[in-house]
Amino acid sequence: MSTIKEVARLARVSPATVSRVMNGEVPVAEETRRRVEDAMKQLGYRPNSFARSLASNRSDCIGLVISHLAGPFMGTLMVNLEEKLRLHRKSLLVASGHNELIREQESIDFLMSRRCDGLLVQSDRLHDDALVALAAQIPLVVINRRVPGLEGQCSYVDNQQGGYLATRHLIEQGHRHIACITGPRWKQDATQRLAGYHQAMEEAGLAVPEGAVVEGTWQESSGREAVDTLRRRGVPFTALAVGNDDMAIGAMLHLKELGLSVPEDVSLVGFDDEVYAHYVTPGLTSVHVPVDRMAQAASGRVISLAYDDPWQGPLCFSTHLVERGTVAPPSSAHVTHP
Amino acid sequence: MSTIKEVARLARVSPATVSRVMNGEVPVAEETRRRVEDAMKQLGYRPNSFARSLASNRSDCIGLVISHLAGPFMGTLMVNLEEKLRLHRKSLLVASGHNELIREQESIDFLMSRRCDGLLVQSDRLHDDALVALAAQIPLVVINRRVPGLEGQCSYVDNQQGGYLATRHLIEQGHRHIACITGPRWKQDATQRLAGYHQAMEEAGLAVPEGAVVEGTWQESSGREAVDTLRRRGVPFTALAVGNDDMAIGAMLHLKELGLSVPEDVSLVGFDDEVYAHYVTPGLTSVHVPVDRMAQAASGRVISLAYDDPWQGPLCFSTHLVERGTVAPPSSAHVTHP
DNA sequence: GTCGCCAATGCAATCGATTTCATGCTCGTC
DNA sequence: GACGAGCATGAAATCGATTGCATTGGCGAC
Repeated sequence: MSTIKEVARLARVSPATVSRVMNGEVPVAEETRRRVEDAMKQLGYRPNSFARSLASNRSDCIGLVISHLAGPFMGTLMVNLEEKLRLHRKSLLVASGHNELIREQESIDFLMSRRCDGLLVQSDRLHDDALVALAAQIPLVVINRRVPGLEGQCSYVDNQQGGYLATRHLIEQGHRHIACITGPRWKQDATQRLAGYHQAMEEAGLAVPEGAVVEGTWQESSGREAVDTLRRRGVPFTALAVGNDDMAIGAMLHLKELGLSVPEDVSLVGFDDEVYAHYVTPGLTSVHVPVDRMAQAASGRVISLAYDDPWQGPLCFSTHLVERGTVAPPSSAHVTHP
Repeated sequence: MSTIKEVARLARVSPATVSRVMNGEVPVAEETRRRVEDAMKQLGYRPNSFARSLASNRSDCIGLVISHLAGPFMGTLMVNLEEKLRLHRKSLLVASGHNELIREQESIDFLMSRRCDGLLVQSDRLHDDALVALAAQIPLVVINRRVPGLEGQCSYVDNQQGGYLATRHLIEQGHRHIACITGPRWKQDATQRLAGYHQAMEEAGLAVPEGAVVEGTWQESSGREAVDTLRRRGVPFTALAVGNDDMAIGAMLHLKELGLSVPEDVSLVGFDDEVYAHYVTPGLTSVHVPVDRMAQAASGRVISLAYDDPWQGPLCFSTHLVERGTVAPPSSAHVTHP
């Protein structure tokens, strides 16, 4: 593998000039530039990224910490992050939190010791304070979460608006008894989706009866259980606003097992608009989350922070409803109760 | 940020000794080691990874090229890769091929110029030759593909065995007219799954009629279309062995739309055992692919190659069948034909 | 013709580690 | 008591780029 010196010798210039040709900031005579470029090509020269980083104190790497790499969205998220970063010739260094706080912290440490130029963090477990502190040390963008004090460095989806949309849709179809299955309360997106539900109910002058909100785990099985819980509690409902698609599908399958039909007896709206939302019959009506745009914004923003590029554009994105087949007007005859 | 020299001064030793303490290969007196470690702690010292890499000519990074980051399995794949690599204190540098040959090549170039210590490549588009050539330049492990001449550096699943398993299961249930929907023929896993189908059919002495094999795109929609194609061709079938779950689900939903029921009229086996395989009703019987073990093996192997660690263990993994509800004995009255 | 300026380029220090070789010290042996 | 072996440590070269400063040469102004 050839070095900058060999290129310099072949092009009959100094290494400094070769460096200037590569980095292109400083003017170089046309003739010289050509000679250097020829020499580089001829030798198949590849700059040594270690030496470059050492001297320039930049790594051209952006670190990504993800709470769980196999989670929903992560594919879409990574595709879009990677694409944008590579456009800027930056590499993506990935570390997973494996769903544990301590491993998320380790991951951040790990990426910091690699001296990434910037960090993208998607985490539910880390404290707001920890993120604010981190942002003081390194260009940071938080993904899918809004951290007070870090406005402008958080790229996220307006989950409350999504919850509102889902619930309002049910109300518009005539439902009055709408229960809600949420994700874990300690997750911001879960509580915000729930807030949207409350907002829509309140706006419509509908009371949310005691026990009409059930906390799930995001998983399909907890959707099933939530249905049982609601029935056990004796909460009447003709519709369910559900925090994500997996739980919605779980609820839906379980309702069928109980002899209730969707949407005739119970209407259902999911959240996330996963690819498999239409695999159930009827297809699941769901709230679409623009993960791609959120990811693009996040990567754009982290680049702007890390390399003082200019930046403009939104960091908060709104959702929209995708109607399929799980919502219909209530047939009053079928108000469900235990 | 403090440097090795500052640590050395504080501990009253030379930088060389600090280096030796860090790397631990060379013996250092107990008392000295303690002083150095105290100094490191006191200064919050973090070795500069650029300088380290420059001097040692190692990056402690493993590159990962993935044909499409949002593809099925990629989540599971990455979780397992990342976990194993981090255990060895290696970083994972990710680049996507975005489903195009040229961008896969670019990705490899990109990671090579970052001087990764090793490369993990999951690609359908790259030629065998290109991979063999690449392996001569850098420690390489190929994921989910068997490359002649690179035995021992390919971690993959026995797709033929999986195809065989699926088809034999249908045969054992009494089916004689089994059609097949495959993935794109230029993908190795697709053709191998198909080979398994042929193997099982032949073994059972069943002929595969002209037109009973339809090529799809892996996508749900192509499963639907394949069903139409089969009917148009007039191929009789009581069962379908399908190349992946998405197409299987597409076929299944479409069969229902056509008024046929699964499994009474048509039995169905998918492949991949995706999480959502049981979201359809009845749940899809499918062939489970041990992606986790394949990923662990791949990362173990690449580490062994890059850092000459010893290595042993299998690189080829077999599948198993997960029975749900889409297979039943054929009801001869319902042999499907156009 | 000389001076000064500017553009282009070279020189050499620097980044922060690793690693080879040399050195000093201790200890056991004869 | 001298010598050699062996261990712990230090000095200094090295990895391959970047970059501040010095130098050169060409050219226009006076």
